[in-house]
Amino acid sequence: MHIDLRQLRHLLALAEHRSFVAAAGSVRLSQSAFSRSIQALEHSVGCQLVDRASKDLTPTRQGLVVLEHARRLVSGAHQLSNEIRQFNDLETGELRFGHAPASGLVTRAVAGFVGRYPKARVCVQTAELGKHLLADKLEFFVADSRGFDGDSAFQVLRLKPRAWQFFVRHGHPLAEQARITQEDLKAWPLAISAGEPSLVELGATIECAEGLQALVAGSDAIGVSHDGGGLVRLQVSGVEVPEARYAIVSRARQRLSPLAEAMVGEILLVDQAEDGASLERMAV
DNA sequence: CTGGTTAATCTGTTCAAACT
DNA sequence: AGTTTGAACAGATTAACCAG
Repeated sequence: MHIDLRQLRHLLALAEHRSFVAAAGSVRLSQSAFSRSIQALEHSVGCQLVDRASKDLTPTRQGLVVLEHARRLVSGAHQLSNEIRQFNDLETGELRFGHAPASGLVTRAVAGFVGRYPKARVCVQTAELGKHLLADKLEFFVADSRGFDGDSAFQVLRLKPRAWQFFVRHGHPLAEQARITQEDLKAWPLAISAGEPSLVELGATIECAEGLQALVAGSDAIGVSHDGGGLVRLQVSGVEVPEARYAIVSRARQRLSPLAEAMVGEILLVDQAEDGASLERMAV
């Protein structure tokens, strides 16, 4: 049985486009050559992979199996070539990783990373991190480790716990108040970053996928963040302020590429540098 | 061992016919 | 009408062979 990656890419294109013509176009082949490539693959595996009688060219049961392997092999080949390119020239590879929107330390780490590798291509994801990691679309992500701790599919490298703080815009009625109570907090809309498990109990009325600081700066909402930027930090008393337990999460038993290792190094560096006191200074 | 020649194979194209 | 398949052909690559 001889199977080559080119044929597997063609099968993936066919599964995606559900048309020989469209799939052939997507891989820049004539439809005839594309059809023969699929035939050659079917001949190699000794069975039909696509049900041509069905209008939408559904994969056969064997086709589904081949597609599953094809995705892994094609993705693995892409990773291999990317990794080798990174070894040969660390500056021109591609890095795909993710982070929770509120994990501000990643933004600072990326700033350091792009200074060191200005030609590296960096793709950052902020949603459905676990799913994308397991689908090989990310090398790692930074997020609250709850939900990943103890799961054998993931490798979790803990970062320092990070305290959440409350912020409002300048000129907000609470901005001049010396002490804020739980009752004060309840009187205003509360905005948090989406997907932060440590903030669920606060009962926020607004969840932002991104742009939390801009929202707080332009409204009367109270924002919960690690870093208020130019906002006014509230001195809250009598309220249990939760902590985020961020971690670097990667696939178990899988080595990171050199660029991913470099980025993890930057993140750890920022994490080490930002102790509680410095966070305090940044927030005020 | 190296370089040139030749045949076989692979992968692509266009075109036409058949199928739904 | 749109799509699939097969035939004929072209160009590139590979393998085998041979001479120097």
